[in-house]
Amino acid sequence: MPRNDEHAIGRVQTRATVPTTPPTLADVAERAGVSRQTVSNAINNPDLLRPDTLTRVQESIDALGYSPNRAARNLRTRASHLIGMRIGPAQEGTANATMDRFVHSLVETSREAGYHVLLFAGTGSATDPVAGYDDLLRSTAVDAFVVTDTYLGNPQAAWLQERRAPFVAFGRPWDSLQSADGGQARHSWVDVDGAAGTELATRHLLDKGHHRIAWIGWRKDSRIGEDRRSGWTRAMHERGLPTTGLASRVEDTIASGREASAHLLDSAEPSAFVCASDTLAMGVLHTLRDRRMRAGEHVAVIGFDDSQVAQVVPPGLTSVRQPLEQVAVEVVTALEGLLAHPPAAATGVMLTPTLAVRGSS
Amino acid sequence: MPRNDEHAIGRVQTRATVPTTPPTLADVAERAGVSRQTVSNAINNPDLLRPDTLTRVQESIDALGYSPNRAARNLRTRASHLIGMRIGPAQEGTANATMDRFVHSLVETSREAGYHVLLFAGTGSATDPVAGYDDLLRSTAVDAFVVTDTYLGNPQAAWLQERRAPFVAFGRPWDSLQSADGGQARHSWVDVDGAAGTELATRHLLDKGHHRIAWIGWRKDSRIGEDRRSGWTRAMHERGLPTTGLASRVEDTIASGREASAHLLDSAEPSAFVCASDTLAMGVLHTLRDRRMRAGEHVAVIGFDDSQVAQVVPPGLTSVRQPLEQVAVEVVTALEGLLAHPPAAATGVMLTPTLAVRGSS
DNA sequence: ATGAAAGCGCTAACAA
DNA sequence: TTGTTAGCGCTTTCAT
Repeated sequence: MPRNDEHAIGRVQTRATVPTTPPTLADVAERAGVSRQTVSNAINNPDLLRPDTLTRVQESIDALGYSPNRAARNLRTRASHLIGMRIGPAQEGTANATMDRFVHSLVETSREAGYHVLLFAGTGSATDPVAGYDDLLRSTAVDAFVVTDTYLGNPQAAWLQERRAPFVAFGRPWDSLQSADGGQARHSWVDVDGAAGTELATRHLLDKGHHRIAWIGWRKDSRIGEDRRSGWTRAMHERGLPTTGLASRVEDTIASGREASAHLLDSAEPSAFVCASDTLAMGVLHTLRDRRMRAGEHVAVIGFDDSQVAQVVPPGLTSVRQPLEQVAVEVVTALEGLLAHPPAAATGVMLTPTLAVRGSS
Repeated sequence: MPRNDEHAIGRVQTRATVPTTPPTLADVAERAGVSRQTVSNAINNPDLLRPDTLTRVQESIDALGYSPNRAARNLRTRASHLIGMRIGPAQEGTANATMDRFVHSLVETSREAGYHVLLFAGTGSATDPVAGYDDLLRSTAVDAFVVTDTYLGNPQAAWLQERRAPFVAFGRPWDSLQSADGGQARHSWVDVDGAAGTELATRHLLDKGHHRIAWIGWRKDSRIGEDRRSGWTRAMHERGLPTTGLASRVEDTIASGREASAHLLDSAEPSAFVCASDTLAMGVLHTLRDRRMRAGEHVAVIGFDDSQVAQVVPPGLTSVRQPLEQVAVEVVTALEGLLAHPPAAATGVMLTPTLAVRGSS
């Protein structure tokens, strides 16, 4: 057993606090006077051991500060306990921070399920949008992916599905995917009901006595944008109020929100705005400032995402808040299902947002 | 060779697009008619192969879509090519998003160096602050750490150093660490010169004609806070201006910034504020709004961090911007040094922030 | 320039 | 209940 020799040395080094290779299963086994397999069982199937053996092994594990080598375990079990998530460059100049908040939640939730989160970058969207995924998948570096950027035409979901790669999407499958395999090959997803959010926001304004409530949203090709818009329409029509002339569809930038709100203010004299994003809502605040009007007094404004910006800007921006902590929990639950033996069926979960009411409304 | 049998099956499955185990080195070797070792060399030491052999192997690799199994490689090379970084819960109600922006940069920079970023959570600060690190270290799950929360009394750095764990700190070692080993055992770090940033901010205001410039910073026990404050003091004294009665040291919250600015406005009538954070600066904006004063017209305000909040709030908050992309580059460079054979000496890099000038000044 | 042998540290089968 | 054997897929000697 050459291992034993190395061993003795290893332990001496430890005592001398010199950097050394960490203890292995064999070290623990030898110290406890059992076989390596027994130590393995002590860790993975403690029920199989006799209580006193377990105690003895435990003691050795603690004494040596043993922790199973991840690489070896991964190799053997064909699992990495890593969840891959692609993260794009930070969007400066906007109020979009949903992904960051989600990452935080995901990391914490994953830990409880025994997973870590591996972040990777796209190679710059210039090239193939699937870059990064492919490599991690083929090298079996991650067990599954969390796909977040479903808001684009995102080919990731389709691509991953085709490869039979385990993944959960944050964002419902809007299009082709559903029918691809006769509605059967659906993947798991978790999403937040955007329409319910804007409906909540609009009703809140209606209850405050507003009648002319304008909408500033994204361009028509955005499914999410149209969804959010429908909540506003629904709430307005529900009270028999017209929406014509009160809506604007623009890009998701401060400047666009600013212009759109200026136009609407001139053309339709709304007393309130519901926006598809906090970014657009901030554009409205810019316009109000330009005109020396005060949000929450002259005109009410509601954003979407409850970003930090909404939380700290005076006088506080009322905003639709996505329950990201819950989303993370559902995502991890779905992931555990996918990775179970046998894998659970794909699930779709829709969560309802809340309204964070602040000074702007 | 049972492997070969599995093989044939493996390839058939591939053709039928049934989920199968990915190809291995052996598969590529067989297809190319060479030994496994040659394939390994083709990947890791292409120079050793004869050009035509290399081409043949390459062709097989491409055809099979082969990518080396990470676990196996990690086990063999005792390296994971993973960088661990602990991420705390998102700080809601503040404008602090430095860490998020940094994570983005780090992920992208790491990729270029062949590393991925593994995110992990503290088990809730209630318990030991070193939680998470220990486990990842002993299980050899990561090659190195990036430690970011140096702003507290952070025991992480000392702890990691004691364990001889490779890590780079974002944040200079403020205290004990330097002298611990006779100044010798210093770890690598990268930091941004906060004092230079506030000095830049203060000078900018002085140049605009302001004389009574107030400071709102953090409590005295914050080294970073005192450092940033010193930039303000320096710039003021440089022009022979007094600072007494113009400073306030509070907690890093909107409410504190709001109160502090209200008091200062009453007691010292400053015409401008320099703040230790965007959060505090937003507090000032709240006070201005309360008093129907306009930032950038009646009173100038400058924050620190160039958060999204600063970028989108009307009329734009002038703010000191940390060059996080550069920080990430330096961190990764230091990391590569640490992980090289032989490891390079620990380095300290200080970067200079810039001033993002907006409507508030 | 290429191949053969060994082993990284672990766990799944099976044997005792 | 515990131990033995084998091998996950790769790379590092060392031969050839």
